Amino acid sequence: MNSEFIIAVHSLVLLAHKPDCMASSEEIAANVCTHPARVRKVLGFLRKRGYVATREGSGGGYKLLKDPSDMTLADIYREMAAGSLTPTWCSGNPEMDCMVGSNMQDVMNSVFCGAEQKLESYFAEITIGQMLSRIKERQHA
Amino acid sequence: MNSEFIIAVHSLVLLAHKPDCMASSEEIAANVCTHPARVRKVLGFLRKRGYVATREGSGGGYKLLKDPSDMTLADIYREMAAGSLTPTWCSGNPEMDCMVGSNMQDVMNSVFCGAEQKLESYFAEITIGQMLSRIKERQHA
DNA sequence: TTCAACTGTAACTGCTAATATTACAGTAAC
DNA sequence: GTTACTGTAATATTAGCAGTTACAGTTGAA
Repeated sequence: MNSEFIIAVHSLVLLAHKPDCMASSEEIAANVCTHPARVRKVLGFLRKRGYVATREGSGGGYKLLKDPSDMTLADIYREMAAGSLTPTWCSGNPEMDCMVGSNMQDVMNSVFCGAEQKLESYFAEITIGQMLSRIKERQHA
Repeated sequence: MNSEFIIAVHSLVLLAHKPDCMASSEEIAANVCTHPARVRKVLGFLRKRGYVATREGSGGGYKLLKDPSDMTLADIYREMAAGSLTPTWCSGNPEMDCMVGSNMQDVMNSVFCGAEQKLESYFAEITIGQMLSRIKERQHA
């Protein structure tokens, strides 16, 4: 899985944990353990999609716009990492003079499309709010 | 997805297509579009797991041992690519003094374990024989 | 009105993982 | 014993990705 998906989910969970709070890319990056520029890139993208609001300038940062229980991992997956299951590498060649070799790419592709759908429907059942709940449970355990 | 998974599946489908036929690593590699040494590595592994028989020396090569309808993609996935969904990169840090940052790795991990199970159960419903059937359908379409 | 603290982006570096390739010892058929 | 294979390890090469730097633009406050 794509690391931008993880950065996005982690950032949203963090923002859900401190509602109404602005968090700067530096704070978030320290929590996620990555570079602030990566956080800005990911959250800048989520801003365009309406998940967060940003404020530039002094005292600025990022803030949740949506309800944590209205954001699923499937939404984030589609935004940040769609198609990441399907391999870049592929075998066979449609020009080939062999039934197996020439059709394998298409068949393999349909297999991975199906897998992608299964994955999305699994992610669709997990919200950012639930992620936060799971973290709280683990904390108190 | 791991390319060795694809090489394994493609090779098995190819062998299923020509039963009782020995195919050399060179023939298979030409069909898969990769290097013979990679095919030997992958099929050598499948030999140890009982999927194929190999014969060294002149006229040697690889041959299917199992019934194509008895081999599922889940079997191959577990052998060749288990855990490939779970990202190597991970956010947060258990040592951190923040509930979210310190528990995120575990929670994220449990999410991906679940995803992996969904993926395996999907692959469990697709056999090598079915892959071959799909290829034949596509050929005649 | 200037300074300080931010975001937005693009460009670049460096690392790591994955694929390709080479090489050669071992083995079997003819 | 020669040819055609597998088995396997070592090495090169490539591509993708995370990390980093840099700087222009924006905002709030002294």
